[in-house]
Amino acid sequence: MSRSSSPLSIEYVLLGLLEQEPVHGYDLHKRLNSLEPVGLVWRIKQSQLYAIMDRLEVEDLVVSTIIPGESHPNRKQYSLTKAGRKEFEAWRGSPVEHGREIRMEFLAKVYFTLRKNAETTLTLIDAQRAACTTWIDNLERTLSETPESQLYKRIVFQYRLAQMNAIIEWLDVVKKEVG
Amino acid sequence: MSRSSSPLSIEYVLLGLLEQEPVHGYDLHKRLNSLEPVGLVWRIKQSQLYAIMDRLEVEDLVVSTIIPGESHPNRKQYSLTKAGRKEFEAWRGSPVEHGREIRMEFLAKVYFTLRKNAETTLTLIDAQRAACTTWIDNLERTLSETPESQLYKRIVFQYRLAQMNAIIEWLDVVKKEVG
DNA sequence: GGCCGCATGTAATCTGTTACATGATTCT
DNA sequence: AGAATCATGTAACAGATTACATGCGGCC
Repeated sequence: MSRSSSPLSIEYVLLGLLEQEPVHGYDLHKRLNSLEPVGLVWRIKQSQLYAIMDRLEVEDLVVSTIIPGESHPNRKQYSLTKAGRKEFEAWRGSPVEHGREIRMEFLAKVYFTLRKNAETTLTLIDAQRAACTTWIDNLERTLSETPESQLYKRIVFQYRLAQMNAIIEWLDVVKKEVG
Repeated sequence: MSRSSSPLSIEYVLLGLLEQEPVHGYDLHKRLNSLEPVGLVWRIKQSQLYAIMDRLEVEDLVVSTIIPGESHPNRKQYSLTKAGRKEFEAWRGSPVEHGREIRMEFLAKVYFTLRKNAETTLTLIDAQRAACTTWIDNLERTLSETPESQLYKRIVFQYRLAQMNAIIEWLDVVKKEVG
């Protein structure tokens, strides 16, 4: 499963920042690290950003044009390709597949759906909520099947259950605030 | 800050598996991936394990001796050095410094303190609980200072608060079960 | 005869981190 | 005069992932 066919979430965040208008590399970095609130969740080093943009261009998810500078250095302005937009929108609309991905990846999806409209956000939240309740069911079953003699195992599953239940409650609060 | 002066948690887990008796590489891998319940939390590829053990030996945290095999291939048996044991014990006794480290690193510490005795576990839990309440105070303050107009920021902090509160409750449950 | 388990790794590739390079302009 | 900002990167290293290599013994 080579990376070239499926970008990771930081790549999607960068695609998302190009959704509304073309942006150049330096500016992308500034937005992520201070301007846009999604920077609360994702950060990136400047040098890594340039490397990733190169990759995204090779993968035909973005294209760049050089904007000559008068009072500033030349800029390399990126915009989404058709494929890039499609890939981004598919990512944005789908729930994450593991609990550990909620902390960063799901929060990034929420950021971009919110920026679009409330309806998309609510759809995403509902889908994620459904996935979470399935995980909770499995965790509860596993926990009930683990004898008290296996204290550590029970502690681990109790932890995961506690986290997941808190996520459900949080999703419900967010839903109210958004809807 | 070179890695050579401060191993990451997977390294500590490997040190911990050597705490009670010397173990060879293949066996370490088997324990992590199926036998020991800490494998619920940490996994590692076989090839990476051998690479890490090499590093730990260079750093003088473990030493190896070759055990010739009669009906099996030679084994490279690792045991903790004095420095390795000291480093491991210091790690095991101290709480983690970020909420995101609880999921794996703190759970690993709990595993190894539990294997030692209940007292060490309770001390660790208390220390972690104290750290968590500090984080919660900060999060609550930040949240209250974030105006309702900044919906996304509030959602992020509400998420972190919800997770942290669930962790506190879980720590209290664990405390009861252990003590 | 072929596969699984035992036990060690190496090699290639990818990704991320840290530090450095360049050169213009604007701020203090 | 010196520092910060704008804007691009390169180079070197560290780490993880994937795949492959080797060779023996026991089981079906």
